[in-house]
Amino acid sequence: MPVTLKEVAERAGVSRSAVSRTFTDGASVSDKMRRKVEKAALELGYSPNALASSLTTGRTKLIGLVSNNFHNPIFLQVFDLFTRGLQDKGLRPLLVNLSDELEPGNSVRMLRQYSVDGVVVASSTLPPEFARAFRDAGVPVVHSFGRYSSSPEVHVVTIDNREAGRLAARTLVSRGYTDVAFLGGPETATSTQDRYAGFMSELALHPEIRSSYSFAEAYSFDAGRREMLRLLNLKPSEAYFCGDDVLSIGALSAIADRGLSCPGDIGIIGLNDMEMAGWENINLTTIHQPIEQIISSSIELMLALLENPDRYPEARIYSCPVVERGTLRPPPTA
Amino acid sequence: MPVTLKEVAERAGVSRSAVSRTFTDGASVSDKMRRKVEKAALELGYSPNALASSLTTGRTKLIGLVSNNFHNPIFLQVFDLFTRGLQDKGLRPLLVNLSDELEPGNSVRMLRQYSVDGVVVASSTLPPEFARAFRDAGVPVVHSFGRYSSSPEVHVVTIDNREAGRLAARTLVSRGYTDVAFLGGPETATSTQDRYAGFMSELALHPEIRSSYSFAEAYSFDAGRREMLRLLNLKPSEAYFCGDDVLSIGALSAIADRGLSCPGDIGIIGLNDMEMAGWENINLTTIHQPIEQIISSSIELMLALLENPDRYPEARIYSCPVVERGTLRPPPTA
DNA sequence: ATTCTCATTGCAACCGGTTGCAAAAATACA
DNA sequence: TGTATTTTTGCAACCGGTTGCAATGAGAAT
Repeated sequence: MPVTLKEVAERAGVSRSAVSRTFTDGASVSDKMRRKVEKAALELGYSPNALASSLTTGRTKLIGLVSNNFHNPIFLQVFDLFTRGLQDKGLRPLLVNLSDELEPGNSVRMLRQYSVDGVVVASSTLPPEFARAFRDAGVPVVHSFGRYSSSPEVHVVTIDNREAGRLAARTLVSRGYTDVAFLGGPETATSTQDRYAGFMSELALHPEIRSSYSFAEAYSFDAGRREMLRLLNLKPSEAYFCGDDVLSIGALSAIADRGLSCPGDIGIIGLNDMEMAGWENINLTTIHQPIEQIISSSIELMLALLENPDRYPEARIYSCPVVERGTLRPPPTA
Repeated sequence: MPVTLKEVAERAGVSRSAVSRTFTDGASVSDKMRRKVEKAALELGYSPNALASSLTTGRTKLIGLVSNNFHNPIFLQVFDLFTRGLQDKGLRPLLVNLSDELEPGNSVRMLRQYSVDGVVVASSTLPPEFARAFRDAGVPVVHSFGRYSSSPEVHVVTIDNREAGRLAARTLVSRGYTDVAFLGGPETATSTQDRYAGFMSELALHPEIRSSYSFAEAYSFDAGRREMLRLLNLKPSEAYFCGDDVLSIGALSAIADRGLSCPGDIGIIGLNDMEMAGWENINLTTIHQPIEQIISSSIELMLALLENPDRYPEARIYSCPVVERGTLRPPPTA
């Protein structure tokens, strides 16, 4: 049904190569030829078949975008930025929804069948081994929001989650809280593990401060809400570092339900600085994760990787400032 | 770099056709042959190139998923359900982020270049002409969440937005509100237009009721919040039908900020019944949009369409019940 | 054992393009 | 104007598979 190169060639009375070349930039075609071909192509409504050409060129311009977080609204923004960013560079995102799957095998196989030029793993929960499976299969890969490592095996663009955890702890300590807790996302998520580890390592420097921790089932509003409701039924801490803004906002909702106030009764610090965190009636103090930068850097890195697949693996770490709003009490006046 | 059919054939000492046939189901291969080939394939780590085969078979199993709403969290669920549903059927979603683009030309061209087998337009804002452009280009298309028409030109799976508007109006009237308003999404969105039209047409039956309307800039929390803040500075109505839950929740946040109560001072009814609407501290009365059903039906329809592209266009309409929660005052007791 | 079927296999052409190479055409240089 | 050089063009092979067709082989029927 669609028009092929051959038909255009026949109509223009030229060889197939000539047609191919007018649609390949950098190829040698005279102006006269180009005009003839373009005329015929226009009349026929021809546009080249990207997949057929990929057979010989070895490039599909397809990029696998694999993710497993379809509950955290932050990821809507992530998809928005990734799809737009890739499109702007002439690349096409082939979306893979991992959901509960943990083994990379299927995704690797599938994405190789479709000859993707590269893969972006956009997930803060998957371990580095996941992305490595793509590299091992010879597919250029960037892991965005992944676990930081000082000797990365695959390219990773992310924040230092341990440092974020330490920062949260330091912030709570500086406010004079003496009984604090970590309310994390799923325990299997690398980001949860790292934020937890950082948080606790900083608190270890302050033995006078009591600490505890627990984990929500997912990075979602509901999970945060449920977990905080559970904690409120026990003996809640003075302040919580929630592993993510959605957890924080869920927790705030639980606190409000119980008729408690924040920061009056309980302090909360989140992580991400999602749009909602800035709403006046939420006004969440949180640690900002520079999502735009991480994504644009990931795309840039992917482009470089497509140029040179053997590029030495690098970790790009972005820093995370605290955004002061209204869910922590002010520092004690000296 | 990846292993090809030819290499497998050589290793197994058979013809290329034989290898192809063992990987094509329905083809005629003896058990002995199959075993030989599978052994060789396994040893070499072969998996067939889906794009190469698409050249001859004419099917890529690629489905274009085009959307333009990357701000409404409901769409995260939409993407989740679509990608999972398509994957389960062996199809691969090629995501297209329309953003501000209104013309279908580019998307059509791009998706045809990638020889997608079909296209799902997932958008409540794009006009039917958008989807029609795909049909006109010979690409099977399903418009999910699109505008309902009694003589559809393309397949559409959706709700009757006009009826939803009428239902909202009837509900407000039944609660005894006498000064009501429509707070819609962007005025250019078909869903906004239809909900508005339905709302007003029902109110026309009650000339004693005062009505007004206005539009938020987008289907997003922030836009709803901003618009409600603006309205509160003027003379607000008794109750609002917000064109969407995110607008409602934004509006609720504005109302709370002003120290007003809902439903005490102002009533709100939303549309969608997103997860957050059920939170205790939001507890939004809203009109339920059956997203799961719409999406699974869309996928099912797409599969049928791939079987028979000339299937007669149909509109599948799902009904929308009111979900009673706590943001409207109860009906006046008789 | 012979003939007839029918399943299996390989050959070769094809899907829609790209590209190295050599011939042809255009341009530069003398 | 003739020759050297460069650009443009077409041929044909190739990318990684699929498939119609005819040849082969195995089993069934006689």
